[in-house]
Amino acid sequence: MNRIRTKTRIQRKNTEAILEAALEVFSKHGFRGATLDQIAQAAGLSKPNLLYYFPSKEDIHVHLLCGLMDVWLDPLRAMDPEGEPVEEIVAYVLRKLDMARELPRESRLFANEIVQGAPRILDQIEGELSDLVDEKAALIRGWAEAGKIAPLDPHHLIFSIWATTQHYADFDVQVRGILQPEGDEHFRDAAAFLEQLYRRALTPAPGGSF
Amino acid sequence: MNRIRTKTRIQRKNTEAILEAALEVFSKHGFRGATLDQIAQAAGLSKPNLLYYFPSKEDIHVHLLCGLMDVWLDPLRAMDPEGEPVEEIVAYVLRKLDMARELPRESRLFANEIVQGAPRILDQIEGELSDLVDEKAALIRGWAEAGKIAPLDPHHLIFSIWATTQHYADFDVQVRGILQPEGDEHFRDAAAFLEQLYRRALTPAPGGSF
DNA sequence: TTGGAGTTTGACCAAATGGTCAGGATCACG
DNA sequence: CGTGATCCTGACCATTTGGTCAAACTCCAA
Repeated sequence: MNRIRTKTRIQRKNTEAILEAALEVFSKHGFRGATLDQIAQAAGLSKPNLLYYFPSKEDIHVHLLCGLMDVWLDPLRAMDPEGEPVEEIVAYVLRKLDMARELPRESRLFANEIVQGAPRILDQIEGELSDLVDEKAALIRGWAEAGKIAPLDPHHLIFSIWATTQHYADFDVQVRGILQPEGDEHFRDAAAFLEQLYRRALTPAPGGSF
Repeated sequence: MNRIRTKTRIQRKNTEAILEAALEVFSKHGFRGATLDQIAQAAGLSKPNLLYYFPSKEDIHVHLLCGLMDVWLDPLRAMDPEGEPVEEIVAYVLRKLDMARELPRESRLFANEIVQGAPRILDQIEGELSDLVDEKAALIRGWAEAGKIAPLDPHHLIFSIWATTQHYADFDVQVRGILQPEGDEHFRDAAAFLEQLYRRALTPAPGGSF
């Protein structure tokens, strides 16, 4: 009879379907552009039924964003202080690019939110995100000071990695409009390009860096 | 009595006010998120009066987007085949970054549109934009083949420049949430970083490139 | 099988929103 | 000044949309 924390089979199935549908719709149309009817239909539920599981449209949106933040930052967390600096950073770039290919909807969900001022997740940006970035920036700065990588501003380095990789998800239409790829082949070229870009920029000048 | 093409003083003033207001509102809330009332109020007009000048909300939006495309691509057009390759590309990066600082609303207007699939400007992306990019990509490829710059995929190089520079406009909230700048100082650091990044990546290895 | 918790729905509501319209105010020019 | 073109507005409309609710239906354990 322990009702609290117990989720029935139906509950689990439906909340999952709703979040999946909402991700699809929100990432495509933005918060304001998405409608509950669209989400309900995509989830195979009626609108009132959808609102039986989530109290409001905003609630679904916030739920998605928060749940995503963790996944989104995992690759950055995985950057290993003990690893080989250039390789660690290049690996981070490539993992981020993989995520842009495999989770473009998640990327666009964030992009939509942030372009419009991140009204619903500003706290988390100034909180945990900021902390993690500062921590990793310190790590990168250390590597630079040790001469393991070229001396580049670590914060802006991280921004550039986010920008270049997420670009392939967020600006997918533009990229495809220009490259006219059949499928996802262009991600191979993108990976090769980004690896070269960062490897060349980060590898410290051999010999006299001082 | 030549009525065609003649715009009265009032017409000019009001259409200008409307477009300015619409840029402000659309860039902040996206197409669907913006309301005619908001735009009308920001322009200091009544809603019916606004609709006296533009037949519909969509019409204003398209008008803005099209008018912007030219300005937006000017820096790329300005890349000079006769110039010093690395300097030309670095100059392009810095001009784009300046635009991100000075015209963030324009950048976000585009970002909003493209993230959501560019339903209203897909033609132009696959048309003039694509052509211009291909032209400049060929130029860059030429430079690379001549050994003037490192051999990097020119299309992806251009994408990376768009991504890294526009990031400071489109993801402004995130950047500020992390760097906590007083004003726009961080753009100086961004400029320095991007200049180093691209200079290091593009400068061909001295001596044996073959 | 039966009772209660959990689930679903049709009908409905209030607010917001894009857009219309008839008529009034204002401007520019002869 | 007068007159036609331009400009502006309040009132109004249809639709969309987030959300509610009472009633009905389903599931499952006792």
